[in-house]
Order: sequence, then C-alpha cells, then structure tokens
Amino acid sequence: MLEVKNIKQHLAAYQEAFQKRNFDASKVLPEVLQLDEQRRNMQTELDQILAESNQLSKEIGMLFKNGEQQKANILKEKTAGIKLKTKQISTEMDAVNKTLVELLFSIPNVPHSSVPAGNSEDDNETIFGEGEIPKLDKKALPHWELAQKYDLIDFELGNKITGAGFPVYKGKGARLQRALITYFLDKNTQAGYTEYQVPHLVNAASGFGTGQLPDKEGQMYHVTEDDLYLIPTAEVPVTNIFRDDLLTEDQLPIKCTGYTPCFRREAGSYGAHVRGLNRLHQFDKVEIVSLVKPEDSYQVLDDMVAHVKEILRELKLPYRILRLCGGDLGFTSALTYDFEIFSTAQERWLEISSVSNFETFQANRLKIRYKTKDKKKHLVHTLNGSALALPRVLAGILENYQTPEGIKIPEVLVPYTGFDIIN
RNA sequence: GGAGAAAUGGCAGAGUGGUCGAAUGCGGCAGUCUUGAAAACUGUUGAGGGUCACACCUCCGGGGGUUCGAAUCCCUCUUUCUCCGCCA
Repeated sequence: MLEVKNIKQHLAAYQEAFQKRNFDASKVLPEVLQLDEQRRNMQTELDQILAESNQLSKEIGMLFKNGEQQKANILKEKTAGIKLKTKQISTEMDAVNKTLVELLFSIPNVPHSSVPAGNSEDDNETIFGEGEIPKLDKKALPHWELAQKYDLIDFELGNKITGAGFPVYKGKGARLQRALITYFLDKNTQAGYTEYQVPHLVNAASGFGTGQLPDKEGQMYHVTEDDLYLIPTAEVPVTNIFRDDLLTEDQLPIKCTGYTPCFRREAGSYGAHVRGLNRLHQFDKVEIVSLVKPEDSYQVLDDMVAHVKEILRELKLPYRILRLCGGDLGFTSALTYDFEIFSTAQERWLEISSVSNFETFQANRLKIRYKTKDKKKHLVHTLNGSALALPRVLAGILENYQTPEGIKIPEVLVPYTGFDIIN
C-alpha cells in the first residue's frame, strides 16, 4: 500500500513511473488524494463535535456533583442532537475511508527508476551471468527421467496420495533435497540471517499484510473451516512476525531466514514446460527476509543478490540474473532481480530465486515502523528473496551433473549428503 | 472437548460509572552529587491522528451496545492461565 503523503508529494513522478508497468494511474491517484482530503475534513469536523460533547459531559458531571440536577437536565437535552450528528458523520467517514483503502489496495508499488519498461518476461533485462554450461552427451536426460531412472522422485505416487503437483521424494532424492535445505540455512545463518521456524498456515490478517490478499486470493489454498491459508512462501509468516511493531533504530537491520514448504494453487497451465519439478503445488523453499532503514535498502538488495550469487557459485551451477521489467514486476515490488539457472537437458532457464525490494509498500500495510534517536517514526523497508527454491535447483543439479556413471554431487553438498554420486 | 479465572502503558500492578490517558513500583532517559562508577536525590518517560506550533480527537485484548458520560455496566469474539479429558 502506497503512502498517501508520498502520492501527494510525487504525483507527477508516480504517474510517469507507473507507465513502465502499464498501470494507468491518471485517474486513481487524484481520486485517492481527493478522498483523503474528504476524509481529513470529516475527521476535523467530527473531532470538533466530539470536543463539544466531551465538554458538555464534563459540565453535567460537575453539576450533578454539586446537586444542581435541574441545570444538568437542561444540558442533557442539548446533547441529544450532538449524538445524532456524531453518528451520522462517523458512518459517512467510514464509507469514505473504506473506499479510500480499497482504492489504495488496488494500486501496485511504484517501479524503481532502474526498472525497464516492458510488457512481459521478454522485456526483462539480463544484467549478469556466470558459470559454464556443461556440454552434455546426446543421451542426456531431463530431470524427470533421471528421477525415475535413479528412483529419486515418484510423481505417480504423489498423484495417488494427493494429486498432480505433489511429488514424493525418495532415498537419495530425499536426502539430496534435505542436504540442500540444510546447506542453504547454514549459508544464510553464516551471513547473519537468524533462522526461524514459522507456522505453515496463516490468518487473513497476515495475508493482507504481505499483499497476497485481497488480490491473489485464488493462488493460496484456503482452509475454510478455520479461515486459514496455507502459505505460498515463508515471506508471509516471517514478515508478519513484525506486523504492528515499533522498532528502535538500533534493532535494524533485521535479517531472517526460514525453511518452509510452499503451497500454490497455480490454476491452469499444464504441459511440457511444467513437467517434473518445474512447477508444483507443494515445494520447499528457504527464504531470506530483511527489514532495514530506507536509506540502506538498495545496498541491502545488492547484498542479498551477492549472497545468492555466492551460493550458486559454490554449487557451480550456470546462472544469470534478470532485472524484471515493469510488466513482469510483482504487485508489491519496486525492484526485483530474478535468478535463473540453466537446465541443460531441457535447454531452458529455470527461475530459482527472486530478490525484491518492497520499500515501504508492505511495511505500510503491516505497520512496521522504527523510531530514530530523535524519536521520529518511519516505516521500514522490507526485502526478501529465495535462498533458494528447492525443486528447480534439484532439477538443475540432476541435469547438469549427470554423467554416464551417474549423477555427481556438487562438492559443497557432499558433507551434507554423505555420498558423492547417485548411480 | 468440559469447568472456572483473567486480559490495563517497556514490565509488574492499582483503578470498578464523572477532570482517568490512567496511582504506585521497576525499567528507560536527563540532571545533581562523584576522579569515574554504584548508591541516593530531582525531573522526565505510551501510541495514533491533527497543527507551523498549540488546541483538539482516538486508543485500557477486538467488535458491538447501555449512558449526557465507560478502563469500570451489558452482549459477543479472540487470547492467556488453572483444573479435568484426549494426545504427538
């Protein structure tokens, strides 16, 4: 949710920036300002009436104390009209407020100045790449065939137990996944992120806080009986740890990491490009979340990108980094870098991390603020990223590390897996 | 799941219809004293809105109600604690 005072201050600049994400803000922003003005005026009017009412009540109290019942009763009659009026104004104000908030909820974040304009993923900007793409044998297999060949993942079994998109990991496949999770968490904690284990179901308030609700309701599994949602990412419970918090300046930056399964309905879209581990309803992910002072957030974004880079370097996976264009940018994000690894057997890039700066967009909804030494209060900037998403990393390792003898295990993982080849 | 009790400022804890946004203690901050520290003493110390600044408004778990007036009374929801039942 954007801050009204910022809209007021940067109206023209915002209008222009929104064009990059093809969002027509020409009507909605002035409307927000107009509603805010209206709400403000009503608030002032209401306050004045309440002040009058409070004053009268006090006088009545004094009169009763002094035994001047008659005078008190005269004043009482005066209050009747005031009561009516307060009710009237406050219902009107609630209505205006509701419209205002709904409108604000419908406005996406303002793209950062470095965000390229564009409509789709084709317009994303590749800003970095490294790692050697291995030259594989002609007989190289995609990961779903490797998974079957070495009995690592059973997709059919998942179908039986639950349905499509819920694979069962098995033997060395399960072990490799667990090794990756532990390795990621170790890397993250070494980099100063505090590890959390959080609930996998969240309430609606948490969903609103991080922006999954109300617009992306259909993407989450909803447990209607208890009105809870299965988390689509650890970002939701982890960021909500700090909802409504007033932090002190010296508590920042706050860096958290957490491993959770993630649940996504992702209705539609079946076919070859979502085969195997490419797209699932349940998958594992290790997430990193940062809460920082506004002036630090872009440096921290770079730090988080560097951190993910280091992990991919250690795993020796060929990857590239994209700066998302306006059209591909998430609703809540101001700037997002996507990491993709090259799936050699599928000959395509797979997204395995997305690192974003939300600036105050989430913090404004979540009311996460901090107090400076001179007691000024500001919203924090929130950032998060995957470090990393498991299934596609697993897929990338299986495919890129395959040899005629079997699948080799990246060196850094061997201490975690306890074996160095799958054959 | 059943029975009972409770929810107040950073914490502890009073207040049970009328200057209560809230006593008191601890903690925090500032000062006095001290070479420095501790102790002692003095002052100060919740949040949001609003204003150039005041004024003023709102907030005593959430929501609703009674009343001229609610932290205080009523309804409801949530959470916590104790006891019982069940249980990884």
